[in-house]
Amino acid sequence: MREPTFMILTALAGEPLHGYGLITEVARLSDGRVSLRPGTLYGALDRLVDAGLVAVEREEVVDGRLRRYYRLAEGGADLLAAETERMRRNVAAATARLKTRTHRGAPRLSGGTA
Amino acid sequence: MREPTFMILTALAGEPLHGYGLITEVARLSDGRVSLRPGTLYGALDRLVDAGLVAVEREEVVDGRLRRYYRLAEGGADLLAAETERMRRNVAAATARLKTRTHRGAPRLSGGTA
DNA sequence: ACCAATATATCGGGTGCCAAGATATAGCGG
DNA sequence: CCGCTATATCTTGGCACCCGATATATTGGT
Repeated sequence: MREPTFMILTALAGEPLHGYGLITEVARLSDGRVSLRPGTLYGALDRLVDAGLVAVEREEVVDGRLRRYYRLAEGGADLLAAETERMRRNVAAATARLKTRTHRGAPRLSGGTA
Repeated sequence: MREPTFMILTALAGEPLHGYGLITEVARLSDGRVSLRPGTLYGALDRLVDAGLVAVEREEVVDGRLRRYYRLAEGGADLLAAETERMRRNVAAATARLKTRTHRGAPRLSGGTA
């Protein structure tokens, strides 16, 4: 799973949101790192609804503007949890490898200077 | 960055490896979660070398078979560290949101039980 | 003789993301 | 009144990246 999709599921794990609300919420919870574009968002939502990972909660009309609220389905929460755990392990592996590197010059291998 | 590329950089953060060695090392350090395919691997390596993130360390011929060793360039290590930190934050955000969810039924919103 | 493992390379196809722009309403400043 | 910004959704075209499959070549086991 790619980052935009991951952040959409994460945002919906908190509460149901409509598309535009997702754009602002994802920007907020990522401290501005992830800026969702319309083409990405609505494409992803269609895909996620199609896969049964996200469902349309309800639709509202406010000031003549449609708001379509999406909620995380059970399968979506399970997938997000699995994906989070997978990433956690990858992060742990990368962190461990990066720590073994000397911070100046090449990494010391088993032989050392012997 | 996608998972195969992330794991390639992670594997190379430990020590220089040749292509086939990367396939086995990535499988090992991911406990079998990531199975690198040739098409993915060599395409990614070409791309990473082209971007200056990975460099060809040396070439050996063992038993008539070529081994081309790749090492992580400075830019690659920096990128891997940045990407790891980014993922760590995403994982933290997702973990926090998932924790707020009641494990049966709908999530409790701001009101709580008050 | 055949198959598995080692080792690299290439091609076709698909997924998912992005840039860009279209559509529509409402409020604010010039 | 006109343009700009914010709110809100939708569509199209293109690209990056990955995957499956296949090709090539050597060594060793059965």
